[in-house]
Amino acid sequence: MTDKPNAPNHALIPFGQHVAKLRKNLGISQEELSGRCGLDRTYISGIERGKRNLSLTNVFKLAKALDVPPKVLLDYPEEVVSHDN
Amino acid sequence: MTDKPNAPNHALIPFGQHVAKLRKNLGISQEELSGRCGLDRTYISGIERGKRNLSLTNVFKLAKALDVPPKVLLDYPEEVVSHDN
DNA sequence: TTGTGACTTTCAGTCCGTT
DNA sequence: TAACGGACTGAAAGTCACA
Repeated sequence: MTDKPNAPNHALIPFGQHVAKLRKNLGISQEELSGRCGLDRTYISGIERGKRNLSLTNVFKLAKALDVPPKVLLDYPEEVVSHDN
Repeated sequence: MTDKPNAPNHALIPFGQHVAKLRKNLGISQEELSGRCGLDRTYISGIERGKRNLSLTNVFKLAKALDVPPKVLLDYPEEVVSHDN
């Protein structure tokens, strides 16, 4: 980890946003997703906010729970989408 | 981690094989790849053999070093390719 | 329904080496 | 050139109480 120690890694934020989007597409809550992939609800929350640098196996679990192939989880524009403007 | 504790995660093996393939496509050694992404030589070796459960940020580093978008690193057939038959 | 800080345990990741 | 092992440090995993 050569990145800033205290800051959440910038690369994790768009990933988390993408996860949140896929989850909402399914119309399920973080808790429902949590149940589906066996990861803690608060852990899911951390992922969606880009606070967690999850490992590959958890990416796979998440992909399965979201019913998409793993590569779809990494298939999003590189830029961070702020709120609107 | 609900997986078997001692066994290397089966899902990591095809991933590692894919990494090795992409690396060889570039015609570079593990050590050269190591230098490009800043990860240890022995760690790269472990990844390619499916022994390592790397984190997302390292997936990104690897993708950059291999000069492919991150999603390509997860874009391979789900089945493990044994040797031939 | 989700965000958050704090916490302990487990393992990611590095560095030394040998085969 | 790569597989593999041991020992070590810091970060991810996983959970909790509470806002």
